[in-house]
Amino acid sequence: MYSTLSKKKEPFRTVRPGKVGIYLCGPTVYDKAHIGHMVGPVIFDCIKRYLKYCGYDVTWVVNITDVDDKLIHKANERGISMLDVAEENIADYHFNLDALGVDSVDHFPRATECMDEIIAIVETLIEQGFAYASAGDVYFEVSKDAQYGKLSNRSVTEMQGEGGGTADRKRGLADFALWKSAKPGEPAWDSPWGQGRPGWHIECSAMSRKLLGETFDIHGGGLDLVFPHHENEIAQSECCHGKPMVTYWTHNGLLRASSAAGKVGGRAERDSTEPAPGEVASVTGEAPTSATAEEAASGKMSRSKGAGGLAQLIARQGGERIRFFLLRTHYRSTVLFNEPAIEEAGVGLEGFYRLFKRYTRITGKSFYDLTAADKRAAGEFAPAGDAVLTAVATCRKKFITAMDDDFNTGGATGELFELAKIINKHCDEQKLEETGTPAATAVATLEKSLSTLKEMANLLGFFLVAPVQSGGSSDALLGQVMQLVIDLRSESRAKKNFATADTIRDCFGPLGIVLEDRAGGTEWSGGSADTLDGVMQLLIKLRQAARVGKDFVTSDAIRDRLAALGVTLEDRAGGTEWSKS
RNA sequence: GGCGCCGUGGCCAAGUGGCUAAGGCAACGGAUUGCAAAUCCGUCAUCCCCGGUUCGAAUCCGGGCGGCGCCUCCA
Repeated sequence: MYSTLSKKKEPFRTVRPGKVGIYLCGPTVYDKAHIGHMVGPVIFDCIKRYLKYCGYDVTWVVNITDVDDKLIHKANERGISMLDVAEENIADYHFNLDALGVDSVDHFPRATECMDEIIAIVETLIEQGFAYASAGDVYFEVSKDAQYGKLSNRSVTEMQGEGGGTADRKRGLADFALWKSAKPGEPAWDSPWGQGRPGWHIECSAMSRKLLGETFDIHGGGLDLVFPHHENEIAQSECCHGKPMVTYWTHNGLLRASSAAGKVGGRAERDSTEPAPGEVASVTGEAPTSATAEEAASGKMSRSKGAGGLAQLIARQGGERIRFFLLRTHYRSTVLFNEPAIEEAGVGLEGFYRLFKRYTRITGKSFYDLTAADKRAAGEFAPAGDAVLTAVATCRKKFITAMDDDFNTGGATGELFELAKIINKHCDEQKLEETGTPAATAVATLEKSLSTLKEMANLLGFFLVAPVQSGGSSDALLGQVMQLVIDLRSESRAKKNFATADTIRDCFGPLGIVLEDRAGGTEWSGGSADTLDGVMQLLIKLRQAARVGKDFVTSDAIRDRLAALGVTLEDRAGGTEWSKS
């Protein structure tokens, strides 16, 4: 496991045997989350899953900063309370985490709930001479901490800033606030130094101690938090406790807009005035979709990243695609964010969904109901000379090796694809779909292989629940498909092929659809949630009838027109299936 | 200016001293299909440049060139 403190990978060892404490810096909830806020949660969700798989008892804490200057400003701006601003954005944050499959966080402590702990640490730091009160504020005196700068590799003299607006209250310009006195009307808490609120850095020292202890295993956050936030946390906690705060400081890479310098949500993005024309198209080599193209090409993608944008992105792409997009690469590397890249990731994912359907066709069972080993040792198995299972076991081993190497989810993902190919090949070679009753041993191999795939996918948090059929577009699709059926019927009638025309109408009865032939054309009404599939089945039946009658013009027309609507048909031994792209 | 990171095929990306440089997307050829789709098989890179260390480097060192982050709120 890599540590920012030592700048190298170190063997994994825990503070307490068998237990792991993880603290991840969460959001300051003054506004909606953007996709950059999801990188840490997604990777740490994987880390927790993997450590549990390896047998550790893991406690994962993600803090919520719900008191801060930005929150106060936002509340004043909107004329509501700071608490209301926080609640609203916390709800948004949780919605986003859920959508991306991040469900393993144990505690979401809020700064406002930890005032006693915060004040206690500040008091201790003052007693020990590391901090001083000044005009109602309390500052940490950086020069008193000989270790200050060890995380970000800076010396105090290098960091002499201008001290900000409170420079006149500080002994040293690099000193930072532990406690800030309240201005009239601002949210405030009682303290030995008067009414005020905590500084940003101290809350993390307090919350981590409260939930994980004075020394814990892993502390994470974005690379942009190394300085000053984490540097200051170390200073506070280690001076207060006289012992190391964290064994592994873990920092994820930042998301970058594909066509603009600067991280997503960062300063460069806001300041960017020079567009980079044509850049986005060169990233993927394909024409991006309208809205994203404009935003990316102009260098500002705020709508697709900022307020509400993440929820919309999730609505368009689905959480699993976004998660997959984020985990395809190593967590410490910079990721270029653009929507076509997420779509591309989704194409890869669909291969897995098709494999799961294939499994269902063969066995009548669902991949999502398969049981998989949830412990590393339990997943070990002997291939017993079976060539397929031998390949599966090799894949699993490579996957684990990748995860063991600083949680290399990118490398591990490759093995997932490799495994899918092995399984598809097995299905092909054993003709599991063609034969009515496939050999039991071949099916057993299939199930074992898929169970192993599931074991691996679980660690990355993929395929936990079946993807939901697109609900919003289905109504529009139904209308289009119905028009197609009606056209077909009209053609049949025109050709005096009344048998087909009547078949169509007769089949609509059970679906609750009524057809009415009027002067201006045929109208339809009725239908329910299951209608679309019923209509599709009818179309499939009509196409089959045309094929049997060698009427390939009609059968191909049906398929092509459905393709134009984004519906693909797949002919298989057991019948034809349809799916919406 | 200080402290760091990165540069692998058309695109994304793993690999950080040693078998034929994973995997995905795209493309092309083949098997399969009435034609398709799906699936499988195959084709497609010597790793930004220069120099050095080494029996041996994409991987280590030095120097270039190019991109990026932090130093101020930030996942």
